[in-house]
Amino acid sequence: MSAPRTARSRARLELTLEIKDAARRQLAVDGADRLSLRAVARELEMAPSALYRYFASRDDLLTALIIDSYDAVGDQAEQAIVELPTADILGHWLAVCRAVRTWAVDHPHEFALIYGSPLPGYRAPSDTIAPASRVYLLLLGLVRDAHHAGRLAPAPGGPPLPSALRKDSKRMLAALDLKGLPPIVLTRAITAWTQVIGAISLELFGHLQGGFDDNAALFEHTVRLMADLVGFEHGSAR
Amino acid sequence: MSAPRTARSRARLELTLEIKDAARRQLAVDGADRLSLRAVARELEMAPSALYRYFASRDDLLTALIIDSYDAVGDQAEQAIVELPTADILGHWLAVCRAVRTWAVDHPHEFALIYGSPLPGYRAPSDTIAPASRVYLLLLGLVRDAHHAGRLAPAPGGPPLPSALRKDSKRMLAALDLKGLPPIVLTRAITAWTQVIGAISLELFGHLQGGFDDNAALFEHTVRLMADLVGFEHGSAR
DNA sequence: TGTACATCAGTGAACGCGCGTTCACTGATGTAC
DNA sequence: TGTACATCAGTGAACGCGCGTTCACTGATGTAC
Repeated sequence: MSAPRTARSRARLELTLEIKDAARRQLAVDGADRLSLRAVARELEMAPSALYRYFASRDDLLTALIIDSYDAVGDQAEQAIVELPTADILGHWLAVCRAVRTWAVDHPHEFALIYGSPLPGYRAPSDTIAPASRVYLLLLGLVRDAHHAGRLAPAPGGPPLPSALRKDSKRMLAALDLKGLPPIVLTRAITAWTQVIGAISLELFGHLQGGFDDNAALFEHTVRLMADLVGFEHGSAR
Repeated sequence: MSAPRTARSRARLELTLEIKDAARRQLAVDGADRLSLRAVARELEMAPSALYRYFASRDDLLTALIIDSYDAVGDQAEQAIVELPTADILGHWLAVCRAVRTWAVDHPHEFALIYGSPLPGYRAPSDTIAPASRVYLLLLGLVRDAHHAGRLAPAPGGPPLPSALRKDSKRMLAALDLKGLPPIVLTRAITAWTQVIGAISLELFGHLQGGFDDNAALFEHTVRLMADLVGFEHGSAR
């Protein structure tokens, strides 16, 4: 994506952003399923048909919002660790998890857009796959770093990994260029990631009401428990 | 709810069920947000206005579907353990978790209705609270049983429980009439439940695609890991 | 630098559709005497 | 058991609304010579 040369292409880029911003605002009011091109056009004081110069259809606009959301949470997660001391890998892990929750709490409707119920009739194109896996791959990278630094020791206990899961894990690790990692570490990392998304979902979707006063504290505690399970500096840094 | 006496009230009950069934079928096609009274009426070959004899509004119909869904998964969970040997509490725990996933896989749109993104503009009335907590309370009951039988030993390790969370936990345990349980057991149970809902959400909402061949096996493994964390027959029954 | 043409942004009307809810009504069912 | 009245289920028309998308168009911007 190079810098725009002409006034026209500059205006195009700007208006594309404005359309997405207006659509995001609408998301917060009405939810993704009710996102309406006509309402977006109204907010921008344009004719509804004008939007078709920027997005070929409502679904295309949705796709753009989805990709933006994945990228936003991915950016925030990456930003959260750039200034941390390299050696503190557990700190990185915790910071990424916290960043995801913070982003979700600040943008609940965008979180719902990407991790909530799928939209009926909408099929995500393959462009969404790469941005969708950014945070997840970031976490796996931290696991790899810890392992290579000899500072990963999965918590003892728990059931042994059945051979079918072990086989799948090895296949996935190979595909991710993480062949050196023990299979159990992958399944535990998936469990930890599931916990992050599950905890945020329950919180944002209203299932933790009347529970803990401070959901951030509960999240922090759970994330630490999961980090322990995955094996970050197990038994030392606590 | 006593047995209906007259033909009229029998017909009313039957048609109420038919309306909800038709609405559930529509849910699977169009999602909860697009659930349309007119479409339901069309399927039943009635005038749209006729539905207002049965439900005061679209939201009322949605509420009925939500309560039914919570009750359906609650029933299935309770059914899953009635015939199990009483002594095998870990078995009960696993059976409940499996039952929840099985129900969700069989009724993905009803799962999305209760655990997915909230519906824009819809506010759940307080009638939904009791059915919403059934499975969760069932699991906590199992934890209590195991504790009272002296067979609950939370997995060692993991971060210590911060005092604020400890305080909240004690308050919640008191409210649930579970004062005897250690706070850490409540937070771990919540983590386990979060994992159940998180794992099902990721699976049903399409975030595990291209991963493990057998999602049921992955779920089973994770659930066993969580049961271990909560402390069911830790270190003995494996 | 100036002109001729091509490209593009945006308009406004229209198409065909579906929605939730209300209301006056008809006719069947239930109830009280 | 039979009648008179009240209750209720269901109809059909209407209200007022919003939607995505297409299409022929005007006028501004950009480009090639």
